[in-house]
Amino acid sequence: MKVYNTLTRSKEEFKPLQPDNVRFYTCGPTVYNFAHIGNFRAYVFEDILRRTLRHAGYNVTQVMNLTDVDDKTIRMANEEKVPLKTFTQTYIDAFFKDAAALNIEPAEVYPAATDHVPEMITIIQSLLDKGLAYTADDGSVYFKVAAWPAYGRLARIDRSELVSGARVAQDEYAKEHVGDFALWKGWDDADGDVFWDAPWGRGRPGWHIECSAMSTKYLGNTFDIHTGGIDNLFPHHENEIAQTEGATGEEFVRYWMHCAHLQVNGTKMSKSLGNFYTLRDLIEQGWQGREIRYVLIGGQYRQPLNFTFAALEAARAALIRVDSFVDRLNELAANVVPGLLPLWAEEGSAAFDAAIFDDLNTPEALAALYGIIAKGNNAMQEGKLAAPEAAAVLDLLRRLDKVLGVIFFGRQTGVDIPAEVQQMADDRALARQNKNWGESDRLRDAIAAAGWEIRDSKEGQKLTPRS
RNA sequence: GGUGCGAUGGCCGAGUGGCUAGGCAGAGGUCUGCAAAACCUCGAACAGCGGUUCAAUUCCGCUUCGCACCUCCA
Repeated sequence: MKVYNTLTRSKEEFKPLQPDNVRFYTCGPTVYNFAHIGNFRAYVFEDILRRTLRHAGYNVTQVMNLTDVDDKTIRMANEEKVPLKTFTQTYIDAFFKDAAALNIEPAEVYPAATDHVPEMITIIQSLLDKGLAYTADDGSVYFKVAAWPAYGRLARIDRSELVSGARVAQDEYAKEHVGDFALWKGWDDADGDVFWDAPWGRGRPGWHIECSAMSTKYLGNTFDIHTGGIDNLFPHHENEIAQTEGATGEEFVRYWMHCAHLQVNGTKMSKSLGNFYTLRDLIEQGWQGREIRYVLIGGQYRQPLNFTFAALEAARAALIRVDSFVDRLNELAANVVPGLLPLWAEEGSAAFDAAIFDDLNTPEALAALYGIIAKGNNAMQEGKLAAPEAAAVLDLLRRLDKVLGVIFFGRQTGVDIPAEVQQMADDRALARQNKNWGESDRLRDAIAAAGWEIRDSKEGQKLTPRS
């Protein structure tokens, strides 16, 4: 398996530190709002990574943090006059619901920042002890970038150029250098009752420190992979490395992986442009989670992805075709014991693995899936697919979908058809026997109105729910 | 201003120094009472301008456009 490592800016063979268990940390949501589809691109990418590692035979230990204390959460909780925990819980719940809708597998641990302040204090104290951090007049603690020569290695940023950073508010901070960043923020009035007591004073953690504390706590001082959106590359991940390696004296992360941003109609998603979508917006519009997931995996994770409604339509049509193939296989395979895979399916499986193990090339992997579908349909058309082979292909699809997570397998004919729909279908069969085509077409429309699709085939009528 | 990424057929999106994915949409055909599905066939692209090369969509340079980061946005 190869992955692109931001640290080296190249694709590398992936080798975990422990041969049978991959430990990785994925930057999770800041819970001050409903996550939008751009956020979910990152989480779906991380899910594909997780599933691919398992596909490769590894056990995984994934940690995803929940950032439940920061400037925004505090400000908005205060505005709504509710305790911080109450405020963030709404969005934590929403996040898990949305993630489930996208068929994102749960991580092993979801640590919340507010539950790990003592661990953060330990790291900060260690940095203070080593002279890598200092306290400021306002009670804040800053990391001293000048004392850490390796700073900038990940983002390839020259410290000396930070001075001219566009967004630096020169006099806003009580720090020695603009490049220095907050490990701890001294308490002020706006924080209200959100504070913790540390040896150097009352306050709250800086943004980056939580990831250092929680990743090392659950994964060890050195672990395999750390992921996030490309925007986290700097300063977040750069700072994480500095403060973590500064405190532990050990290598922090071996592979850094970053996913590119999602665009909407070719431009940045923003509320003012009216192209800002949360997952629930799309679901309310009638789109399925898996259709959205399909669009998100339709591009390689390191490339910018253009999200459009035309792409959602295409996803829907494509998935219906995949489902139809599964239905056909199900009918043919019935309850037969799986036999050997046909050669074309073996080849498709190999092509799939080659693609997904090449830095998670999901578009190529999907192409391999469509290769299998085309060949399989062709074989069935020709009557050349035996039942045990069909069952074997079905098993293969299940394996591939363990990675992709977009195929419906449960949609079999004859399952859970409402009585009135079945009645209409029976009436239609009768009408067809009598060649009463007008009645037949009328009933087909009525069945469609009830949410089902009826198709005529050699074996008779087939009912499928309209997805 | 600095740094980095990108521009592929109607749309979405892989990939490659010569053989050049895939999906959706479209066209024709088979099947069907009609339809749907499926199958067969088809057309269509590598932003622009230079350069390197026997050969460039692929490598290099420039231009244009888009995106990202440059202290808290995945």
